[in-house]
Formats: sequence, C-alpha cells, structure tokens
Amino acid sequence: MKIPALHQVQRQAAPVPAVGRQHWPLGSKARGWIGAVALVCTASAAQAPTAAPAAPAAALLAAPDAFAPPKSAAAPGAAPAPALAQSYQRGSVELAHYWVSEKYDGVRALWDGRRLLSRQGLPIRAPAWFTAGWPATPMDGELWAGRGRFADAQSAVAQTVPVDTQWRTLRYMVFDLPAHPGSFDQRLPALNAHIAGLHQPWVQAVAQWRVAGHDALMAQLARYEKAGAEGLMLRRGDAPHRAGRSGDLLKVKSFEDAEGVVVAHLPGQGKYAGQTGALLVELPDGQRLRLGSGLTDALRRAPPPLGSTVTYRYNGLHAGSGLPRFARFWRVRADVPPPGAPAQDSSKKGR
DNA sequence: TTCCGATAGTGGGGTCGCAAT
DNA sequence: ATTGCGACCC
DNA sequence: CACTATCGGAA
Repeated sequence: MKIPALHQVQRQAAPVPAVGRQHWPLGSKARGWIGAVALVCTASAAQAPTAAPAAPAAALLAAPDAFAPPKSAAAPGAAPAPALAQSYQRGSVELAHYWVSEKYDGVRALWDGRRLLSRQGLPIRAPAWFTAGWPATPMDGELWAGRGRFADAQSAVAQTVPVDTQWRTLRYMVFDLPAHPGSFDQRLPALNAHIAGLHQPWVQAVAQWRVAGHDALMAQLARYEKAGAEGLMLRRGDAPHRAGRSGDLLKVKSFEDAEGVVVAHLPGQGKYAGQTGALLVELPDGQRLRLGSGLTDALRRAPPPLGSTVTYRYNGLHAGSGLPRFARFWRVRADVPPPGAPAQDSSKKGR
C-alpha cells in the first residue's frame, strides 16, 4: 500500500566523515566546495539524452570562485558542506513559491570549475571527453544512467579507470549554479542558457516547472513514480543558493510498508555494543532483511522477541536482488503475538 | 517557550578494489 | 578462484 | 540512503 509521503517525523543527520579512504576511484579528499542541492530533478518522462533545453542568451554568470565556504574553511581539506533536501510535508510550505522537477536517482556530482567532485568532496574520475570544454562556472547535478538504473551510474563512478562504454550511458543532469548570487528564479534561466551553450547531449539542464497546489503535486508524484522516477524535488524560487539544510530544497517521495518476522537479533557496534544493532527479519517470500535504522535506543536494549512480526518502511526495490531499498524499522505488529504468547486470537485478520 | 538546523553516531544493500584465504 | 573487508554510492 | 539522540540558536 503506497502512502503519499507526508507525515513522518523527520530529522535528518549528517554523513560521517570516515577518514581513511581506500582506493576507490574517487581519489583523495578534496577541498572545500560549495554546497548545493542534493539530488535531482527534471523533466518529463523522456529519457533521451538528446535535446538540451534551449534557452535565450543570458549572462554566463559569475565568478568562478564564489564558492561560499559555509564556515570559514577556506583551507584545503575542509569538509564539504553540500546542501541537503528536507522532506516535503503537506501544508508545510507555500507551493506557489516553488519549482518542481524530477528527482534523479544517480550519483551526485559537483563541477567546481575544474573537476567533478562527489558528495563527500572526492574527485570523480570521468573520461576527459566527458568534461571537455566545460567552463569554470561551478555546476551542481546528478550523474544519471536512466530511471531504474542507479546501479549503472554507481558502477561507472566506482571504476578506478573510467570505462567509456559505461560513461557513454551517463548524463550529467544539472540543477543549479552554486556560485550564482541570485535567487533560483534568476539562476534557472542562467543555467539553461549555460547548458545550451555547451552543446553536449550528455549534459542537460534539469527541467523545472510550477505546480498549482498539494493535490496537483501528489498527482504528479504518482505519475512520475509510476513511470519509474524516484520522486520529485521542490526548489524555492526566491531563495539564493545556500549550503546546508533548509526548506529551500525539498524532496517528495512516497514509501511503502511491509512486514517480516524477526528471526535473529544482530549485535550492535560502537555505542550499541552488547545491544541489538539490527533485527534480522524473514520476508514472506523467504528472503531475509536486516533492519537497523529506525530502532530506538530502548528497542535496542529490549528488542522484539524472535517470532515477532514487525512492520518496516522502504522506498522501492533494489533492481538486482528485489530487496526493499532504504528499509527501516517502523513498529511492532502488536496484534500478532510472538510464539510463546497466550491466545489472543489474531489468526489472520486481513489488512 | 518552541522549533529548526547542525552534529555525532548508529544501521541497510550495492559496487568496487585490495588483502587474505 | 573464492572470500572477506573497508570505503564509497544511495 | 534511512534513522535516533543532542544541543545551541533562531523563531
């Protein structure tokens, strides 16, 4: 049963630094960059790389440097501070102020004017031809292989040596110009003109449009998701680019609920050592899934007993295994007592 | 006062590359 | 050749 | 990506 996306508490968190890095294609840590939006956006249902949105001439914009280090951090090695999206909630914002676009499921990539950087600021090894001729103007976008093909984009970016056959299937879907000082209303036309000037089919400006209201937004979300899109993004038109989280950038995704039976309590790490780190649950089809995210400290100390039926939420399925993506514990099915419990009649009640 | 945004720290599957087996 | 692991993507 | 749990400052 699909549920619109609304409600849900929310509270995000930041990624962990994780030092050490190993040889994965993205080399060493890079310097501070800008922050920009998080994922996404674009257009209709088409996926053809061709047709870059044409746009009238326009200023190319600003200084290449303009990277606004969130804090001081002008020094090399500074941690990146990309802007991340919050979740859209009905009534939380005035939709008339926002632009809507498709949320592309790919690998985030920021062009700092010289090279592509990952979300953590690591250089992305793209073939020379891919970025040939790109201007010094910073761009923020998503390396995308098409709907339902996140794995392809992930694989391409993970190669120590770029493989042309893989990169030829990628597109750089650009959704913002981080260094442009204006509001998104102003950045958008500049972005379109900018991309149009490149004349590279694999570089596209993400299509942005307005929406009448909540109901229309939900209707669009349903259409896009049905067509394979990951969701939609909302950008506040009158807001200047800003690093960090804020209501200026929102994501709209729907999630689903499903159930499984707890078959084991997996040990936790770090501050949860000695407690339950995750629940190993068996799904109706026999596949097993680990549920760690979503558990409260109390539940980690006293987890649902083996045999309990628990509900989890997720967003779509992994293309390869079919396992739920981004699964997180939601709650225990209280009406389905675990093994030892005395009768309470609840044999089946449909639902 | 409440609430928002930033931090710190846990957890998942998938992918790659290196080390150990 | 297979497995395990860390580190990164989401 | 998902989430919980805190904390300080803005609203």
